[in-house]
Amino acid sequence: MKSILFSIHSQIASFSKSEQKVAQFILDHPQKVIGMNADALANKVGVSAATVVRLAKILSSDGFPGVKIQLSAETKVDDSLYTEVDPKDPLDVVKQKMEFRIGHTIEQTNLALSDKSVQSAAQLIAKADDVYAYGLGASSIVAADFQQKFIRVGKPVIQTMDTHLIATGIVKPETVLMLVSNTGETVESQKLAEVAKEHHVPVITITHSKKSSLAKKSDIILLHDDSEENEKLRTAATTSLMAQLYVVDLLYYSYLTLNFDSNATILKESRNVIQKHFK
Amino acid sequence: MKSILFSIHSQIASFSKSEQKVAQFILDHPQKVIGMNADALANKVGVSAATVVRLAKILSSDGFPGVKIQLSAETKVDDSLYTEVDPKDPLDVVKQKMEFRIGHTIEQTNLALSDKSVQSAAQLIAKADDVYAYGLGASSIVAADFQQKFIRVGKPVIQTMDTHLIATGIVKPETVLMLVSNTGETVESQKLAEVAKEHHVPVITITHSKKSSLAKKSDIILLHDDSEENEKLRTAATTSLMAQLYVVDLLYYSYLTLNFDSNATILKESRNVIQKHFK
DNA sequence: TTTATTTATGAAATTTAATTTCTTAATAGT
DNA sequence: ACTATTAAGAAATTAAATTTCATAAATAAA
Repeated sequence: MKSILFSIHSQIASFSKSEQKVAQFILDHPQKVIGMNADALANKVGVSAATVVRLAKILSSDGFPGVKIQLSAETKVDDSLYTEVDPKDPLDVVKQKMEFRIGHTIEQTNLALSDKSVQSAAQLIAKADDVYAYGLGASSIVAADFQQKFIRVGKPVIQTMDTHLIATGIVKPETVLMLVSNTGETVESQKLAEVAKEHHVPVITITHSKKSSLAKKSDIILLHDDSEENEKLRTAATTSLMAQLYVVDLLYYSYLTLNFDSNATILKESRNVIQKHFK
Repeated sequence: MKSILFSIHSQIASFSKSEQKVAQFILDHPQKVIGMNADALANKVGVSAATVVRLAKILSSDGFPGVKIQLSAETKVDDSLYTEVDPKDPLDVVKQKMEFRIGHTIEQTNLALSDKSVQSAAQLIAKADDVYAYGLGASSIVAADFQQKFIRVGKPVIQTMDTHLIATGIVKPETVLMLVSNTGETVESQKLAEVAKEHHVPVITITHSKKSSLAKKSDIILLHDDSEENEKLRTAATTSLMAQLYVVDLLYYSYLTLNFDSNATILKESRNVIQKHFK
C-alpha cells in the first residue's frame, strides 16, 4: 500500500486550483482532517463539499472516509503516550506507554544505525579467527546474546567479564573485539580497546553515544537509540537493552547472509543437536 | 489516546452477548472491519446494525467511523512488511520488517499477559526470602536480566544454570522459583518445578504456551507472545527474547510500585555505589 | 414459582454525511 | 469574439450512521 500523503505530494501539480487548496490542507494538517467531515474541510479551505469528495475519489477508491482512514494509518499517533512511566500509573497504562516507547526506540535505532557499519562489522567477524565480547551490567546480557547467536552459526565467541583474560586473548591480529557499553564510558571497556589498538585488533562497539571516549577508540561504531535521557526511576532501562539486542540481531542477520547456504546448514545442524540429545 | 484493540480486550467481559460477538470479530479481524460498514459487520456476526453502533459509541466518541479510523491507526497496514525476513532482503528492508515485528510482538504480549498475574508474581517475590531463577539458552539471558533488575532494588536473586544447586536451594517454603522457558517444555525446568511443588515453593513461569507441561506445573504463568511459529532461519528469535524481557520489565515495575518509596531509595543508593566506586 | 423490573436487542424512523447530478462559471482554443 | 472544454458549486440523491421505540430476554423480588 502506498502512502497517501506521498501520493498527494507527487500528484498535487495535476490537481485543479480548488483541489490543490484541499490537498495542501491535507498535507499540512493530516491529523486535523481525520477529525473533520467533508463539509467542514470544504468550508475550512473555502471550496464546496463536492470538490472535497471529488479529490477524495482520486486519492482513494473508498472516497472521503477512505482518505481519513488512510491518513489515520500513516499519521503517527499522538505523543501523549510518549511520556515517562510514572510510579502511580496502573499496569495497563504502563503497558501502553511501554509499547509506544519500545516502538519509538526501535524506530530511532533504525535511523541511527548505519547499514554500512553493520555490514563491515559482519565482515570483520567473518574473517576473524577468534571473537571476544565484553559488556558490564545490562551490557553483559547483550554480550551473552551476541555469543549465543554466533556460536549457533559456527562462529565461536568468547564472552567473559574477566578483562584480564580478554586482554591476553586479543594479542593476535586475527582477533576481533566486540564491546558493548551504553554510555561508552565504561573504564574497563576503554582499557580493552587500548589493548586491542596496540595489537591491531579491530574494535566493534555497540553504544548510544558516538562522541563517547569508547567510540573514539573504536573501528566500527554500531549506534543505537537512547531514549532514556530523562529516565528517572526506570533505570534498568529495558528500552536501551532492547535497542542493543536489536543491533546484535541485525548484525547476526548480516553475518548470516554473507555466506547464507553454509551458515544455514550449520544452524540447522546445531538445532538438530539440541533436538536429538536434549529433548 | 489508548489503543482501541487493547481497550476492547480489557472491556470485553463487560459487554453484552451480542456486543461481545462484534467485539471478538473486531479483535480477530481488525483489518477487515476497516473495510466494512456497520451494516455489513452486523450481518457478518449476526446482530443488528444498532448493536454495532452502540458498541462503537462505547469504544469511540466518534461512533463507528471513529472506530474504523482508530483501528486503521493501530493495525499497521502494510501486510507486506509483516512477513518473514528473507535472506535476500537488503538490510534496510530487514530493518523495516523487524521494526514492525517487534511492535507486533509487544502489542500481542500486552494482550496475552494478565495484569493480575504480574501483580501476584510481584507480591510473591516481595514476600519471599530467597528467589531462584532458571532459564536455558536464550532464556538464560532473560533470567540474568531478571536477576540484575531485582538485585538493584535490594531483592537478591540467585540465577544459575546449575539445576542441582537450585534444587537444593528450593527446599524452604519461603522461597520462590522463577522459570523462563519459551516453549514451556524444557525438561530441566520441569524437574525444578516438581521439586518446588514438593516443598510448597511457588513457581512463576515466563512462557508463551499456557498449555505447555511447564505451565501446568506453575502457580503463576506470565504469558508472552510468540510470533515465531513459522520461523525459518531467524532462529535466535529476537522477538521472543524481547517479549520475555518485556515481561520481566513489567514485573520489575510492578514490584517497584509495591513499596515505592523504599525501593526507590535502595535503587538510588545502588546507583550511587556504582557512580562513586567504579566511574 | 410467579411477577416485576431491568437490561438487551432489532426493526423502523430519523439524522447526518457522502456522493452525484445538474447548472453555471471560468478557461483555453480557434 | 465564439465555441469547446474543464472546473466548481448548489441542490438532489443516496448511503451510512444513529436514534427511537417496541419487544424479548434475563434477572431480581415477592
